[in-house]
Amino acid sequence: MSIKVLIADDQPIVRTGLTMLLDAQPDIDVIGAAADGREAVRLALQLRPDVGLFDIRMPLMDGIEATRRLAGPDVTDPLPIVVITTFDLDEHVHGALKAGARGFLLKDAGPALLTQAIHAAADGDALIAPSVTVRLLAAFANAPTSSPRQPIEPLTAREEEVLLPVAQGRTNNEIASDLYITPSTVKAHIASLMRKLGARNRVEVAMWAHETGRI
Amino acid sequence: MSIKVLIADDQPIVRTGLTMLLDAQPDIDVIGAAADGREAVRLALQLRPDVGLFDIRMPLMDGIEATRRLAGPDVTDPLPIVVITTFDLDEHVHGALKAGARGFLLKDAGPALLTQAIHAAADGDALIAPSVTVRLLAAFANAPTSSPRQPIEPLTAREEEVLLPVAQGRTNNEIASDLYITPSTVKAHIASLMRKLGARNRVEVAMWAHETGRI
DNA sequence: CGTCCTCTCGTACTTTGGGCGGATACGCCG
DNA sequence: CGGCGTATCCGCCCAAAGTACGAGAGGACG
Repeated sequence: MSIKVLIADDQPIVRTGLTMLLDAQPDIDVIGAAADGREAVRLALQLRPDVGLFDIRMPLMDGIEATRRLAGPDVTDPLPIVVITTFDLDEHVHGALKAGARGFLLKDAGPALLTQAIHAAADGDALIAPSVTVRLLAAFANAPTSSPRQPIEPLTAREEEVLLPVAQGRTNNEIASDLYITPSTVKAHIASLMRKLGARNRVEVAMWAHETGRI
Repeated sequence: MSIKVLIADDQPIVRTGLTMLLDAQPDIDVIGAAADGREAVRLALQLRPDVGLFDIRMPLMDGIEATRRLAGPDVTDPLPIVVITTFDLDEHVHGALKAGARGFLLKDAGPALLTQAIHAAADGDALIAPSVTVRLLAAFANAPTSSPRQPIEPLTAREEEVLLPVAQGRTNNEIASDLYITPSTVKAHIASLMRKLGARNRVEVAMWAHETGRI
């Protein structure tokens, strides 16, 4: 059972190249090729491929919008789509991934990476070009790491317990009821939290909880 | 110029297997193998490999801690490290990537993916196993997309102006001074915000601002 | 056993926040 | 022009949050 692939790219040469490259694989079958985004969506619904391989820059409708229509958050039975582009602009990456893409490749990717991305998408997985991944990781690692301010002293277990409801906007009385303690005690814990975090009020405590990924 | 690789895994069989598999590649050279995390760090500093290929589960020091020491945020001249594990637990992924890993593979990965990950790491890029990537993407796509609640009514210009300082933990008096209005007016705007956003207090307003990416 | 820390609670006070009503000004429309 | 809606502004009043003490029960540890 080979994987049925639909290609979408406005350049005929790229379409031919991708088709030949993928058809050379024993278990990949290119069943269609679209020249713009609208045709891609139409063919996808008509031909029911297993995987879509879409360029971003296309006339009428770009690949990201096409991806959103075929794999977006509100689509039932989404089509796994690998987005491929010449320029690895961050906005493209961001847009494609939020549109529901299950892969992101650059056109300088070799045949091996391309076929692996197709296979991954067909298996319900996802593969992203290494040069793009490294930037995603930087964002991933920096965001939580770039919290210059850490608590001077470590938080106690109870303080952690109080931190969450505070960050969710619950009042002291509500928190007290939830934890079976008096509001006085809740205040004491929050005062302790504010001291340790250098916060001036509960909103700053809530922000800290958000920035450090505890919420 | 072949890529010098340092392997770290506590199981001798895995070490042998990885070594043979990688040495079979024309441009990859395994120059060392460690059986635990401490030895991995020591050998890395001594042998100066181009890429590290570390298992997570190891005695004395796990692969994530070793990665942190060799590629963490405060390390100068970090070593590109590919982390490899049998279990793709989310906490492992999270920990490894925050520790600065430039790759994350599962042990069921084929030789092609393995060598590509090594190459990517050596080139300053990063490659993540497709089955792991898909979960990262889910988090990536869901987080901003999962803002189901939008303001019933659009916010006025003044309300937007008040929203930001509120989400930064500033008090009504401070906001009033900044905007050259009285605290009463700030309260009125915030009351309007809370009504539109369905928030019960300013903390929920602040959370909304965060979740919708306005902060 | 004494010490340290956490968690708990109280009391009294000040500051901040939120609810309610009302005023002014501006633009839109018949 | 006169009415209408709304954004912006404000003051008053009470509730909630935060501050500043003090203090007892219990666990961990040397």
